[in-house]
Amino acid sequence: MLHEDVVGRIRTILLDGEIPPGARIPERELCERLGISRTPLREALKVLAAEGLVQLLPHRGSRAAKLTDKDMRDLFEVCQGLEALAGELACERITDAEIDEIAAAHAAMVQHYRDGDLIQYYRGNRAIHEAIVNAAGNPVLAGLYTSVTARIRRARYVTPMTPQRWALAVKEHEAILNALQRRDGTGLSHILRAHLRHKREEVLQAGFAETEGNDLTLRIA
Amino acid sequence: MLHEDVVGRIRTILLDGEIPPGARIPERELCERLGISRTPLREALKVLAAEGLVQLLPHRGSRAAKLTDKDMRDLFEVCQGLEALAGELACERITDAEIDEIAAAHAAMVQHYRDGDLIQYYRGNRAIHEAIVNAAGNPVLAGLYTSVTARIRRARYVTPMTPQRWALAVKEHEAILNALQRRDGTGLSHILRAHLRHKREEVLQAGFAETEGNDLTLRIA
DNA sequence: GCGCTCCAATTTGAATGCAAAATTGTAGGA
DNA sequence: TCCTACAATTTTGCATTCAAATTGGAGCGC
Repeated sequence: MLHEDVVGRIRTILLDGEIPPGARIPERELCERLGISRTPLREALKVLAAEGLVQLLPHRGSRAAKLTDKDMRDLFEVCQGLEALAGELACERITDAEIDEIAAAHAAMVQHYRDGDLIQYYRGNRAIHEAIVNAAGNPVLAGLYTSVTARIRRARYVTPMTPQRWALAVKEHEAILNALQRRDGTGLSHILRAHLRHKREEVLQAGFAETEGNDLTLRIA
Repeated sequence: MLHEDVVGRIRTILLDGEIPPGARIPERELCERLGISRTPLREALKVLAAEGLVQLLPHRGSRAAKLTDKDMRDLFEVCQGLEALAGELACERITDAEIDEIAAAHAAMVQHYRDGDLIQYYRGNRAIHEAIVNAAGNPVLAGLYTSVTARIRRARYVTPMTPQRWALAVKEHEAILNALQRRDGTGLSHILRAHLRHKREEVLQAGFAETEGNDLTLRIA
């Protein structure tokens, strides 16, 4: 197994909440499970610690990072900035074909909205945001975006929505697609920021910080 | 020696160009020099690889990352976005005392400009940019900024300047301080972007990508 | 009965050793 | 003379081993 794979598998375990935020990461157990020894596992944990997904306590082991309200706010704030930048750049560089793909993804997402399928809606939603970021044609930006969104994914894509908020989100996505089709970078950037600001408010108002005993996965249902 | 120290020391070695971009990183040699064994060194290298400072080639060792023109452009682009965001947030959150500190740093920097001391000018310049980012009160943002700027530091703060460009940069910094004092977030964000865009143009026009045999350190003089 | 101290056991962090892969140097042939 | 194939050497990546630090608990004193 390659080093990057080890990092990826542990990342998945953490993002799935299999090891809940704040919980100790059992080195020996993970080693057995992944079929590797402690050396490569520890290398991966250090990398994930640098990413902010793991917290390292000297001589006391590693824990899955737990996000406070402040952390969540900070991450959303940065995410807004990154998406806004991506939106501007995307409008300059995106191809017509890519716009069409995003339009198709948007239509599919709206259908999931009409079906009331939140899970599929979120999946499509995420794909659109990622497509915009990728259309910016800046791998550095895309990398940071991936890293930042990974940390808030559970809060962002697991929050239940009220009908009003959901309707607003869909409306905002109409505007996003529209700005993209008009290649209105400034406009897109503003809409994306508002869109994310609303999302952040939802998440924070719902008290979705990863505090003790707040199992996000349960709330999907 | 603590893990983080190992990472920091290697980072310094790389940023100082002691191991030039593209060069192989001699594991054994570095181990002796730092007085550690290969295990912690390799852990540090993996972290630095995740940061983008080191390139890891499976079964072929690690090299100091070499930036192409495209990499440089991408990094500057992201840096612009981060500073613009930081500027906006800073205007909302900065204290009067912090503004005074930045004003003092600005005055000192202008004096270095008058003295024609580029090294000291760059040092003060960097301190101001960092102070603005810190005033944003967002550790996540500050962390990303540190990581991104580290990668372009050599190009950003080693480029020689023409008198015209230098004068323009100082003028822009006047505007930056002014916007900050007026707490004009939007204005500051625009100035910062323009300021960095100009810097990026300087760097790229000077052909400062880290291509073969382009020893940036020599150009300080 | 409660709390402190000291010791054992577990766990972390680092060094060493070993197998696999890549690089290099060399010899043989065209 | 140059290219190719092969072997020796070096280097990487990982497992194991060892020392140091922490945690938990038993025993002792208050």
